[in-house]
Amino acid sequence: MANRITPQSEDYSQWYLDVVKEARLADHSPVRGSMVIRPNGFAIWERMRDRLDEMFKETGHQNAYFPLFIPKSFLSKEAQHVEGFAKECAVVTHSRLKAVDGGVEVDPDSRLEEELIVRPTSETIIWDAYRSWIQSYRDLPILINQWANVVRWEMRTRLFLRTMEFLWQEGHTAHATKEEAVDETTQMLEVYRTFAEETMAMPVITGVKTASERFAGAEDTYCIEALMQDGKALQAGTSHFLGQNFAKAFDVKFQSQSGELEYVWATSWGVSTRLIGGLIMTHSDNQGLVVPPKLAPVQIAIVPIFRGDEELAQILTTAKPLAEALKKAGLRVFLDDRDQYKPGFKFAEHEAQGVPLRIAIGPRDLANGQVELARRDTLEKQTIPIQAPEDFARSLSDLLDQIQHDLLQKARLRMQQNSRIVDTYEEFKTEIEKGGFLLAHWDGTPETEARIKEETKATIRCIPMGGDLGGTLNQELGLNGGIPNSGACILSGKPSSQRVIFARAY
RNA sequence: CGGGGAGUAGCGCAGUCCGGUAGCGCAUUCGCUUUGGGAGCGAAGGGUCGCAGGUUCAAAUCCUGUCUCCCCGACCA
Repeated sequence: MANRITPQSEDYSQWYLDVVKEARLADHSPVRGSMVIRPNGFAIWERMRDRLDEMFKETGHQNAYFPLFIPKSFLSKEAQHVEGFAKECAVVTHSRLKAVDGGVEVDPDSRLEEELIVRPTSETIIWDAYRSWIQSYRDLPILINQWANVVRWEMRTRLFLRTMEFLWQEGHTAHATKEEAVDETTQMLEVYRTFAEETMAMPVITGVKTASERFAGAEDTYCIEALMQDGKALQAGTSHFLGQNFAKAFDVKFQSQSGELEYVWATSWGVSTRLIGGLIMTHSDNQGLVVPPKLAPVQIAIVPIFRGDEELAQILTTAKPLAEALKKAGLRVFLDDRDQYKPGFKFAEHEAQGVPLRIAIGPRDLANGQVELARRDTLEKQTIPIQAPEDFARSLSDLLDQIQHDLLQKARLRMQQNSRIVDTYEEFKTEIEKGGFLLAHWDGTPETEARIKEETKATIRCIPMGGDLGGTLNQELGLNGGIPNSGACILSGKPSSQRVIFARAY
């Protein structure tokens, strides 16, 4: 039995690519750095999208859609913003091609008067629209989200983790007061944390980015940071407090209750298809993808084992009512009666694709009044007696909940075991090689941060605010309502009010 | 942009040094046998060898140019 997936221990990067390929999540496309998201991958994204969309609506947001193209001049209106994105923009310069002996070339006569930028993010085009939407405090807040694709001309790419074009959502809100905008920023951060943990079973640390890691144009960038199996950190979502920067750049003012003209306060927040990369590197193993039940396109695969049509028909008399009852109970089921593949092939395929539960039913089982039940996350198999389909549905539904819960616990434990306190720079340099989150004191200066990055490739992932790293660490960081301990910077020895989280990151 | 690797059947590759009928494995199609962990045998289909020039009786192979992808760094969700 040839395993087509490179073991994690041999080459984690290759393992990742193999899982993406074997689970048929995505392919490389002919264009460098962009990918084809295949039905298996897109089905996971759809489930993520649906749940997030629900959460956005629950918090009062509406969806809208803004254009793909942004006039070049818009990008330059916010100084920090243009500086951050200028180097990675796709630019549309011409509007047509013309045929030349057997091929086509860009028609030089079609040059655009003002070049168009393919959106790397939509703050500018949206704030241009908001100017005409907002006159009075009564027009606020504006709470809008859009589902879109964006393009960032990246140097190096990896499927899902960094592609030149990616799918995401971007929320853009406008508020009358600073306080309200800050509340919105942290509220959406909390939405992301909840989604990551409850739906993806991916534990995260919430926190604030340092100035050098901040979104271009933001006053503060909040983030959720996850820890992957190989010890590298992944920024999984960001929520920005934009202050009045974009309102000033696009001249968006409103008349307050007292009649004054004031600039509007803004936030933006987003998560992308990168989350799928995070999902893979949180749960999966050498057999392939592991998907938490809430996101699994197929939650239960039923594999009949049979010789010939007659035996298949006999097994289907048990398998079909079971599949129907499971579907009726709201579970996503695939009755895999394909006859061109042997059971072993199907087992391997469902495992590679991360189907959480598998039920195998053969003549031997029917004779004994049982079925074989296999859990994808633990790879455990057990035989269980055949029950009434409705009872089956109930117990399998419970088991799926259990798996969802166990995956989060397992991932949280891993994050906790790979998070540790370091107090000296020597120790830091040794420990960073082992991966994980390092909790260290920092003097708050960009110079120290830059030097540590240069010497160790570690960045400050965030100044932590929330999350669960376990008793001692929680206490040290003041997570969950406590007060963080102060100390001295590992590099400069200067005073530090609290530890920050360092890691090497994707 | 610097360093490395690679473009030959849907996928993975050999052949290139030393020019001479375009091959192998997997996949696909058909038939028979199979079916409790990636089935076996037999047959069949599928290629302008990344592209453009050049040398030659003859180019996947030699020469020149060019494009693209992947991996490692600098940049980043």
